[in-house]
Amino acid sequence: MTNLRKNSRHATTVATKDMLIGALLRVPAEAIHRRIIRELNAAGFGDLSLPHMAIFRFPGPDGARPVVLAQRAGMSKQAMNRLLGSLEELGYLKRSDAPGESRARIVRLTRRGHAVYARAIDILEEIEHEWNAELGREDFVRLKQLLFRVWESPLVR
Amino acid sequence: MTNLRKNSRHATTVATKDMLIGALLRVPAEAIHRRIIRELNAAGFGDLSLPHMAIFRFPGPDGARPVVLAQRAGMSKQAMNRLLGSLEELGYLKRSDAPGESRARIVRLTRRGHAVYARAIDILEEIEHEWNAELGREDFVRLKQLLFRVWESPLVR
DNA sequence: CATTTTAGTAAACTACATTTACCTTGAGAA
DNA sequence: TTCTCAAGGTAAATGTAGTTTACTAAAATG
Repeated sequence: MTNLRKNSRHATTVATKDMLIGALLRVPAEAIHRRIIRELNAAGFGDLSLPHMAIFRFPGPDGARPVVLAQRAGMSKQAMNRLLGSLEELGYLKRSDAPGESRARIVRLTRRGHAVYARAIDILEEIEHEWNAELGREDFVRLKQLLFRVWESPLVR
Repeated sequence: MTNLRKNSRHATTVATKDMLIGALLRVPAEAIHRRIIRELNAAGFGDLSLPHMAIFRFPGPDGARPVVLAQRAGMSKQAMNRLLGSLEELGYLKRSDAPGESRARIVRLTRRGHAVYARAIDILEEIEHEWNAELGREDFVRLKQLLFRVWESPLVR
């Protein structure tokens, strides 16, 4: 038991080799997700709920069509449409007819909607700054580059 | 617009610098999550639903107490208890009284429950194999090590 | 011009999580 | 000891959010 490391999150000891890529990605991803919601709620956007976040995910909903947002979020277009309706009521966006295709609609962020998106990016950049300080600039850049290579690859299709 | 890269997932072009750590972690984490559920369902565990997965997450439920599983999954103990009840009905685990503390209970995986967990690990290792092939062994190990440093750090608390 | 596919919408249904509430046990204070 | 309170577990009610089913209109296809 010499190569085991202490872990404050669980009662047991956990070895590096036991950590598979699933947990290694999921844990920080969820931590970031929770933090963004929490800070957004604290920053004057208290009427935003967790499912709303699916819409503001990179690269954001502005100019997109509902169907595209639905598949981006991995949900049905009906569910997405409800979310969009909710956000429209709350004044974060509006849906208007798309010029050209008369059956299609297009999502446009309002000023308040843009403010949310900008704030989310601010929070993310603050998080990146912290990671930078913890890992060191060189390793943090390396981490992002490696993740970007994954993102580009067929692995995540 | 010279440093922009094409992206098949979105209709727009996306630059590396625009990708923040949130999306870089979330996208592959979700892809892995979906794949595990899909392959588990196809591997004879069709009665497992998405929320059930919260229980089988690393390091697994065997020997743990419900309350610990609840905080690990970030949900209320009541919600966790329902999930456990559901999985117990399906024959994946059983809850028995913990020896010593008579108010506490302890979760034990059944043979079938252990089979699910083992299968999930197999799938993850298959995924790691693919990532290994795509990134190269050296870079893949580097990625895991960097993520493990994040996992150890106060960043994800 | 007829058929099929796609975008959008709405209602019914279902799943699942939180809230509220209660029981029991263990720990600590009085 | 005895009282009080915190913690683990459980259950029912409530609320939210998702899929399913169903429909309309427009574009694409033949």
